[in-house]
Amino acid sequence: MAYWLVKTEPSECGIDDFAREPERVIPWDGVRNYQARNFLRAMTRGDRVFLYHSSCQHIGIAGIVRVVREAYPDPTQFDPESPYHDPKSRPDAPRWQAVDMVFERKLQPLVTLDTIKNTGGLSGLALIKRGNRLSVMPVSDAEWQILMTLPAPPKM
DNA sequence: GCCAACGTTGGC
DNA sequence: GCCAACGTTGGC
Repeated sequence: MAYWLVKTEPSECGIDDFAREPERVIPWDGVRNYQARNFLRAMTRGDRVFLYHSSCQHIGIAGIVRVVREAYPDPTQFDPESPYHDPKSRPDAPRWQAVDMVFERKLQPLVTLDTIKNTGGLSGLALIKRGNRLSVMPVSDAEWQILMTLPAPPKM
C-alpha cells in the first residue's frame, strides 16, 4: 500500500463533499498533466490519499480518502460538454486516467501549508518544492507518519 | 488582483 | 529539436 497527496479546490471537490456522503464513490477525474497521470496509474486499491485544499481560505491537508478503483480511462476526456474535454484523445488510445475514491476521515484541525513548510522531515514533499504545480504526488511512509502525528499548528 | 513559475503548443 | 508565446496554477 502506498500513500499519496492530491490537490483540489474545496469549491470544486473538497473533503466536505466526501464527508457529506461517506459511502459515495467519487471519481477523481480531470487530471490533465502527464506526470500527475502517471502517479494516478500507480495507485492501487486501498492506497490512502491526503486531500489538500488549494486556492482557498484555509490552505492545507483537510482529510484522507482511499482508492477504491484503480486507474481507468477518464470519461470526461471524451465528453464535449466537459471542461476537461480533450479533443485530441481517442477512445482507442485514451490519454487520461481517473481513479475512484471514498471518504476516510477529516483532519481537524487541518494541517496547514505553513505547518508543512516548517516541519522537519517534509522538505522532500513535492508539494513544497519551488513553483510546484503537480496535482498528484507520492508521499513516503515516513512523510505520512510525520504528517499524521503532527501536534496542533503553532500559534502565529 | 498580482505575478512567478511552470507545462504545453506550435512555428520554424 | 529549439524556444518564444501562451495559458494555468496557486500562494499571497
